Amino acid sequence: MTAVFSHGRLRLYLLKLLDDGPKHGYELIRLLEERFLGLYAPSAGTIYPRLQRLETEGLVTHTAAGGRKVYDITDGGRAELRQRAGELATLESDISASVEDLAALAGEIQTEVRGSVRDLKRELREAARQTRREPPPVRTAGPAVRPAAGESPLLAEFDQRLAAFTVEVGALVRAGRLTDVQLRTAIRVLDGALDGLRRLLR
DNA sequence: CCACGTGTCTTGCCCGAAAT
DNA sequence: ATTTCGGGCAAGACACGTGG
Repeated sequence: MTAVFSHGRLRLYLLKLLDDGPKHGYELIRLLEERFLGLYAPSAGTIYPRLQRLETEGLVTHTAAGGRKVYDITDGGRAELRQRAGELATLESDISASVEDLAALAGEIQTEVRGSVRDLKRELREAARQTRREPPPVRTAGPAVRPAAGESPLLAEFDQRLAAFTVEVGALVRAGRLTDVQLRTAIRVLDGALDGLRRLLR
């Protein structure tokens, strides 16, 4: 997996966040998640070792408050921030760019999913029209299947389920709960399912 | 001497699981 | 919710050998 932050940049960004005010570890995780619009959130196993390291280097200090460690930047930490101000500015613009890229990718996938669902609905409507034009062949045995009058309730159910699924996927994408690999896999599975349905409807 | 390639070591990002 | 632990992985740093 490619690291979101390259060498030494996470610690720089943590110093920047702490320069805005004292924060505990979990709060820093949430702030990073917000900064990346929910598309990336470092795990606790990433943040706490970094904070410990910064503390042993004297760049941050902590005070225990209510069962949690509240970290604050030291003068040494501020000195490093000043020293690396240029690098921090580059980092900020890099983060903005990558957030835009990730958001665009999520949007594309959402559009793609919506498009596939729209195609399926159109094909289902077309299939329903065909069914109404061409009554089913007379069966020689078994009960006769009577076509539903007007809009088929089954079609409505299809419609409802597909719409619900679109909403579900959209929510997961916005919450950053789906990885790129998962989304691409989902799209492939959806394409396969659509192909299967098309064959069934022919 | 210098440029280049290669191998090894170090550093840092990152995660999941488990404990508190 | 918060912290710790153990480990994988990639990039950077460095030393060393080789050929021109």
